[in-house]
Amino acid sequence: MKEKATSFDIAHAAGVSQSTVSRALSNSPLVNQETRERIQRIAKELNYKVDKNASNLRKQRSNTIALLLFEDPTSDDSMINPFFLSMLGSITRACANAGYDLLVSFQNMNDDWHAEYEDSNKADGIILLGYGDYREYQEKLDKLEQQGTHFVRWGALDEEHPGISIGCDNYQGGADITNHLIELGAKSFAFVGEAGNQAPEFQARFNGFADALSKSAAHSLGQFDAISTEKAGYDACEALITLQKSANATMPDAIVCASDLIALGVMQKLADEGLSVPNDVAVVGYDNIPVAAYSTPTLTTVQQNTRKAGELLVSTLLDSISNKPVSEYLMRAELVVRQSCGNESTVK
Amino acid sequence: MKEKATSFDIAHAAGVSQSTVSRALSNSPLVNQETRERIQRIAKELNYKVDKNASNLRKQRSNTIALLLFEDPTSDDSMINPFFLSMLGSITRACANAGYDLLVSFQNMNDDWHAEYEDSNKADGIILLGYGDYREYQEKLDKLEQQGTHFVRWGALDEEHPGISIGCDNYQGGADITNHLIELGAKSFAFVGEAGNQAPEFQARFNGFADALSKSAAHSLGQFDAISTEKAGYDACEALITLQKSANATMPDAIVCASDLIALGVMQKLADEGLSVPNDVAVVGYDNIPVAAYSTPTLTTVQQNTRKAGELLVSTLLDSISNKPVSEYLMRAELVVRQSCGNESTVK
DNA sequence: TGTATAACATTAAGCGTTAATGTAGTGGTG
DNA sequence: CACCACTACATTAACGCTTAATGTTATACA
Repeated sequence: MKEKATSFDIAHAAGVSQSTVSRALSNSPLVNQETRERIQRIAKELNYKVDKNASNLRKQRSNTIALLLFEDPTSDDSMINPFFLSMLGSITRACANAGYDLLVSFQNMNDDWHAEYEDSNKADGIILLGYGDYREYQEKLDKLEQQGTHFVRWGALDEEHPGISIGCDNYQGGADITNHLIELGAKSFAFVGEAGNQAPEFQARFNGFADALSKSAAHSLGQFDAISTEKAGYDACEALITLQKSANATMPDAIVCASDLIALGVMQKLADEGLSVPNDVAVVGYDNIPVAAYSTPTLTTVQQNTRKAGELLVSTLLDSISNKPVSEYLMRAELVVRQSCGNESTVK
Repeated sequence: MKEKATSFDIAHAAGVSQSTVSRALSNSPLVNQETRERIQRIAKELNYKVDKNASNLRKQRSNTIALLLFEDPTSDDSMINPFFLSMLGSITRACANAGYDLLVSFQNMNDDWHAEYEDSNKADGIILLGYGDYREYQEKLDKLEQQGTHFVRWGALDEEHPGISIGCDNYQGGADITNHLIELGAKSFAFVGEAGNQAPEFQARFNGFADALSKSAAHSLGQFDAISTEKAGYDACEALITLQKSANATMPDAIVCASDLIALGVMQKLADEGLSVPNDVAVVGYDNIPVAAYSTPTLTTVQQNTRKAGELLVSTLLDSISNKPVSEYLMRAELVVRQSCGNESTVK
């Protein structure tokens, strides 16, 4: 393995100065077309590549974006929330299309994660992706803002806090799917999923759910906490069943879950109890993870357009980096009707 | 937003030379403990972060690994193969644990992807991840090797070609799952999945399948090409059914699929034909993607330990970067028995 | 012939680090 | 007390690139 070629080497080989090489490789019009091509050819032959560290140092810019993924702290370590993976895919693509490299990193919300990517000039900007309560981390967001770090976050719009966010309308999604169930004739409901400050997304979904009910003749039997895992869904459903039995009451017509994973757990528990979905109880989820199309019954859910989301996150961040005006954006959530809601006409 | 602080600024603030700052921040014993702590405190106050570009330029090392993901060229653009996503997750973690940053990039096999990450000093090494025929790309691998690029690839061990690989024993996995079906009493088989040079993984699985059969009283009705998508599985199953009907022959007892996605497509087609899995035909897949636990029936499959794989890929690459001796590694594949093989005793 | 202009090429000054080398001060030793 | 070793810093030279300022040459025109 020979030494890596530098621009001096190819300057020497081409019989020009090193700065001309730099110009030629960046296609500067200040260098004669022919010379430019000749230099580029030689560079290719010698397998020369511009040293990014030197180049970035000089330019004070890295053409790299950092993606910080915050996980549900309780999620199984070996398995990432499918929704985020899908986002990751679309962000990766969007970055590549924009000519940016992508640095990916998993973080715990508790880490000292205002992370040094931009501070240390490794990245020009940061995308924050994760469920959870950004409010708790306001201090950190403030610090990012203070330092002039460019960042966008996925999640609820939030006027009160620094930073710009791209999100999907969780309230509307929660309302839409609830209304769909109401139209199908459900009268009594339950909601499974945390609805506290820790989970603003879930809370918005819950609010949509609650408001939809209040505008109808239907009613809620209650809300049951669950983080976004199957196990939590299973357990919450158990709690629901126990509660209803102890009150000598019937099961609700429909259970609205704050995520697909929760819904899968709920359906599991219902199956274990010998209850049929959707005949005895309708169940719906949120996220449209790949599994949703394959569960039994297939899961009616709400889809967030991850492709568009990724593109928006990246383009917004890039605008912000180049100091263009940027604005927040709330995407519409889309209903995906399958079997678990009891809408027979659309059974796949 | 004020200017970003440099080491000179904090040198000034601390009343020492700039190089002492550098030393102090890297905890060099060449600087007095007290001075060191004082400097570190000041650096924190001024929110100083070492500029990675400058540091990397100087050190000629980036503490960054690049991950190149090669997709099935035909896969739906918005949906990445779940197996790779799982690997991505585990690689990300392994990198973080090793104190390395991870640059992620999607590539088409046809791109000019010997990619400039290491050439341009953006990364110290490269992980190649993807199904597919590396042999076709031998030229590129050769080039990587020539340039002294450090890289490891996921996939079949391959003595003939440059580079070191970490993989999972596809032959053994194919044999194991086939033997399991044989033990359950299946006599006639079909294999769905490409078994050509383009897909060495699939071919190894097929070889395991074929050898298992040849050592038993069972026999194969044929092998049907399919790339790793549901649609391909569906179509291949259709071809199988058509063939059997035209020959006035019965369906095989079991269909061994080269991937879970294929198996899902196959089961879909069987369901459309009114055939019951596993009663009429047993079906098994490969990969243990999350959906496999939720399909109807749940899918018996072969699991590759992605966690361990990610760790191995990263640690092997790091060893290679620091010029330690490295060796290839073939992990054992693990059978995951669920319903679709007809092993009633393990029905979940 | 002299000069203005175009069309290039070259020089040199950083970018913010790290590491090799240099130096001043202190304490111990023969 | 001269010498040395050692500590605790400071100085300085790269690392490989970009770019503004400067230099060079050829051509055109008066």
